[in-house]
Amino acid sequence: MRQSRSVSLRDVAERAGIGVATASTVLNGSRSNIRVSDATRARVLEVAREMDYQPNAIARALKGQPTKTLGVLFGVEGATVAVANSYVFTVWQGIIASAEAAGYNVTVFTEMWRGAARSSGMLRDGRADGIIAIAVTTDSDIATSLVEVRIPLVVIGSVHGGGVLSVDTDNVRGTELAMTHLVGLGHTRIAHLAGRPNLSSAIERRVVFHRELIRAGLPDLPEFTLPGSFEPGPGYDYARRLLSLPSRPTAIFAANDTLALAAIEAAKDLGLSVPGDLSVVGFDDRPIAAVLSAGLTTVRQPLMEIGATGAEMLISQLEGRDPGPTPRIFEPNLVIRHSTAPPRAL
Amino acid sequence: MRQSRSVSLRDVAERAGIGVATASTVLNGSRSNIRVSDATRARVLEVAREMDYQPNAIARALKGQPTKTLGVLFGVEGATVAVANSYVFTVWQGIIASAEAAGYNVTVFTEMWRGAARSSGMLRDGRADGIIAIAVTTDSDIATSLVEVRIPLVVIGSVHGGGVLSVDTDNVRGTELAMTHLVGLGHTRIAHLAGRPNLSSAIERRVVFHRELIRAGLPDLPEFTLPGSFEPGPGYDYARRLLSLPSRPTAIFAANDTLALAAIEAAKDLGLSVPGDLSVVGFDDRPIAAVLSAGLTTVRQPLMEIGATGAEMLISQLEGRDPGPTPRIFEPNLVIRHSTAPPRAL
DNA sequence: CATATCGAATGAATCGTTTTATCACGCTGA
DNA sequence: TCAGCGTGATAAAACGATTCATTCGATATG
Repeated sequence: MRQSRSVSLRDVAERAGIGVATASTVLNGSRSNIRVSDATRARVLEVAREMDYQPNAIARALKGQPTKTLGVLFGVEGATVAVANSYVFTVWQGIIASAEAAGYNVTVFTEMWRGAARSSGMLRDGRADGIIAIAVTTDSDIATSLVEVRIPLVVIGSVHGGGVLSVDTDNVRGTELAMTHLVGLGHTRIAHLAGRPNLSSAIERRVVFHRELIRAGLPDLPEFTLPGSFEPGPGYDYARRLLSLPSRPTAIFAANDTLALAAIEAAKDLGLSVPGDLSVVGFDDRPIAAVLSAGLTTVRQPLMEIGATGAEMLISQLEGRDPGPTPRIFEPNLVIRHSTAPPRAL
Repeated sequence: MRQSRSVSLRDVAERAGIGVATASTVLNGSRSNIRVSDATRARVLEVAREMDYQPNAIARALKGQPTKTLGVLFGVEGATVAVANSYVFTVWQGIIASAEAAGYNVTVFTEMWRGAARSSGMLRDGRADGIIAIAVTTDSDIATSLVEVRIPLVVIGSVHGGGVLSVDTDNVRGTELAMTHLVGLGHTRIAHLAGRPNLSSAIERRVVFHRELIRAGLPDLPEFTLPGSFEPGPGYDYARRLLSLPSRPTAIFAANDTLALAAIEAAKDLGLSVPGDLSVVGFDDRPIAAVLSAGLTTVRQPLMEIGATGAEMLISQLEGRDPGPTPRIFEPNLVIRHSTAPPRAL
């Protein structure tokens, strides 16, 4: 049953028989233009330790001191579903790593962004020194509104407004890798399971998919591009529809691994073998892709590194250092496993 | 180039031509014993909206208002490695879910607990209304020290001090399930890959492992119990040593799935087939266990639910409701897949 | 008519720091 | 003796909200 209120700077100062200002000077970085005698300094330090003094971060923050806290915000879903997503999760790991290294804590804003009018408040209330936004939709006003209120921001993914710090994978290159692989294997009937239509990563992959098809002189059938989700449920349904077509594709380029896995599932359920009857390429290289019975061929993006870099850029900005070039684009690479092969008919 | 300082309550009050106290009364829950005329109320509300007023959470917190933030702390590792652990991660998901549902944010303390003397400060500095501690070692002083400074706490896992809220799986029951399964299959030479020796979950599993061996009248060989890690690297080495024994075990009960996977890996590398030459049972049921080529037989614990319950208990306590009984123990269940079979010799 | 009551609104203290501007004091040099 | 100057230390004003205690009229009560 100790004292409930914790010991404050004033308590320390009082006990040390000095003013609170002096105590403050001693206990924080001690501004260089203010002098304190060694005796006083020692005394304050001793009393502080003896009383187990802990500066109140809240009071500090109120005076404008940095909170040493990064905020993480999800663009398309509430935190619950976002965190369950393996893309987000891996990025998240990277963020945590950089934050820990730099001595920052990380707070998750559990509520998803619902437009500046409704949501900007929660970011402006002083909890976090800066924000990392993950999976921002193309129509989101998050970047513009945070820039307007001067909150340091880094976007993971692509972003419209100029001057906003961002980190992303080279989606164009990734898609090229996947398509070149499939085309190289001899596939001519290639379909696409597209991702969320308002996420720029998904858009880029879809656009380049078409471009590559044309460049290879292959038919670009409208019924071979199915939109628009990153989730397994719809993915399965789309894939199933695709594979039930009178003349079905011999290969599928899926906008992420989750969709790829769903496609494999659908193929199995229809009695088609992978890669015998159907080749599948994913995007992301989530951990499960490697351990799958027939490992998934996929475009690997360095998600952890992306997260880590995002956090680093934000921290640099917060601490007045140069955050480096933006957008920062990472190279993907193709990981060839066992879900792709030449088409059987060949 | 808008105003850099955001609009404060005073700005609103000034513009509305009233006192700051009145504005506050209108904008927060409006204490019932204070009245404000409808006209004034309307005016304040309108001005606030018009000026895009956002109450400063920091200032509020300083006055003792709740932060609506849960803190998450890791007991045995820094946040970076903790979060990469699939046990922690699933619990984490549960926490986020409950927090989101209750309108709380969650902050991760990236630095691990390093004893009360060095670490209690960061929890007392007012950032979080309460703390959820994950994977607390038996020798940790976290529970006692937080109770002493009166910070609401929930421990995920088992905890020594009385009266501390906690949530856990019934490790005894889980181990019994695993052992009964192996014994029932006819195994007589059963080994154990033990987990971290200072984590109570690992201790309980090990103790019950021995008890079950004795109860079944089976030999309890000292060289068949290898301590003490939850990590894949050491796990692989231990398993390999186990399987290289002159008379090797026909079954392994691993203290978690990671160790079980490592054991399967080691078996493969030694030319042993699973489950033909070796049966393996894990603990946790992490997602990868299900998709493995030969699915892993394992004791499933409802980690997400555990995390969610922990957060709920904490929130209940914070809001003055009854957090319910403690410790809250969840029932595990055995998921039989394809890593277990009767011993070949039989 | 004096007084109690009530509705509406507010001044000012408070939370725990940081920081600016100021002060007291002893000492040096003129 | 006095101005000037370091040195050490401090009072007090922020920071932005909450809230107790109080005020001020106006109306109701005796």
